[in-house]
Amino acid sequence: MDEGKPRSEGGQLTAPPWQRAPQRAARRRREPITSEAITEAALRVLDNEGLDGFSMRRIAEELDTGAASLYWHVGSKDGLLDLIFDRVIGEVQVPDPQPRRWREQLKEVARSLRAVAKRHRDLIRVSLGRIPTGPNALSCTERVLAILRTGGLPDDLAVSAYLLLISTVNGFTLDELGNAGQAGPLPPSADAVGSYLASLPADRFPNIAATAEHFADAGQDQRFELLLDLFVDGLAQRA
Amino acid sequence: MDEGKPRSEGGQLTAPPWQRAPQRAARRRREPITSEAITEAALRVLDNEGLDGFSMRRIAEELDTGAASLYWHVGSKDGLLDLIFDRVIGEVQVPDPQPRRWREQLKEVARSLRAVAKRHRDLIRVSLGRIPTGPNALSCTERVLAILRTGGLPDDLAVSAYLLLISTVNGFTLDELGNAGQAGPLPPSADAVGSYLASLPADRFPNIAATAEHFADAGQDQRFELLLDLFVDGLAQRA
DNA sequence: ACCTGAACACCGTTCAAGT
DNA sequence: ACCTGAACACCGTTCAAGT
Repeated sequence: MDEGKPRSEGGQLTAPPWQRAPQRAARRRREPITSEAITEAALRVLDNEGLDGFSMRRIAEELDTGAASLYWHVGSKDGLLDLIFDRVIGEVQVPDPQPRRWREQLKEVARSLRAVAKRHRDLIRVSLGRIPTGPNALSCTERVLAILRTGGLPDDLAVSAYLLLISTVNGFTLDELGNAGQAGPLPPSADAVGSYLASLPADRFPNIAATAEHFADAGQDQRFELLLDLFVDGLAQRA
Repeated sequence: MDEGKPRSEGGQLTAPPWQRAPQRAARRRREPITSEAITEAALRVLDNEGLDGFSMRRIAEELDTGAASLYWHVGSKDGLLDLIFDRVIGEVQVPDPQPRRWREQLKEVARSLRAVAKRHRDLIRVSLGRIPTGPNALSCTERVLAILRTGGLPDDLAVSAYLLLISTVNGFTLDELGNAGQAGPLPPSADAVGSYLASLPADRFPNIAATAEHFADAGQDQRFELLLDLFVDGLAQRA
């Protein structure tokens, strides 16, 4: 919660060619809405109301306007989600590289990624289709690559390691968060699932019956560390 | 494409307590709609039109009715997605356990999982919130656990391995499929991203600039195998 | 340059009414 | 038992019109 605001790395970057919002410049009269203000309001709505409650009308309400007014600044709902996404990636902490500690540093990044995802429960679903090319995303990529390359990984392995780290952590967290912001029926906890599994006929599902107790939610942190160990140890072996 | 229809393991299972659709029984007059027919039609719409085009009205049209008619059979759009989800899990192939080959067999399951996900490009997003408790999902869990346990993994590690396998493969595939069914601006290919990365100022992003070529899409299969190797080797070491 | 209200073409779901 | 049409309360986005 106190872990900070997005960092930013200096000047302007040209946006990738396929996404350039109808972003006009400057403002003039009295306190006009900025796209930053919209982004913050939208993130607030996303965190509080979930993805289901996330509508342009709802965000506009937060800013005391109508939905139509937002379109002058952000182009589309999807473009707004891009902005939020990069804003939040800025919260991921990537340490400066210490070559002898690259394994531990990679794990730190992974833990930070998971923590940020849990802090903004619904954003991870938003991140799915998006190829991260915002300024904060680029800076994150750059800095993780720095850790891996100064750690001694060859370039192709460093890139694979980075991409796999992201997708792996995302997969884990997605699974962990379950149907967070979803409406649906009351979200069954992992423990409820555990006892449902335990209730199945043991003759037809002997292996499930024998292991049902281990499906409980308790082991999540441990499971995450196991995943990181598998990943990083294997990487080190191949470096 | 010819890899088969859902399997099913014998009799009826009571659904988990939190999801029981207002499913009534039997039919009588002339060719009434069944929930199976709705499921198939819905899967067809999902595969052809994507998640964006997936609306109750569109599915009803496929069956020459109005949207309201579907509600007698499936309860809600979300319940329908549950049905589709389990229907497709049935396509995942899990071999009978051969204790000496458990490592290779686990990889086979992972590859099948990825293949199925790619065959139904948008279903993976559907799977996210869902805790898989349908008959096909249970059978899949049971059979993978069988492989792991006869392979010699202790129960807690077997469960962790299973859960991590699923979330890891899902994470990878999610990343790989990108914003498949999304509307959005023209989906930038991984190669387009590669050349965008290559165009960045090398003084500010030296590590990205040095490795941009490796971000290309080409290495996906190889990257997937690397992931499986890391995962399975590490598991074997801990067994 | 910035904002607005009203409208367009959609949604999921409910419900009274039909057969 | 099964199906229907019409309605309710929403969407994202556009656009002419205002300041």
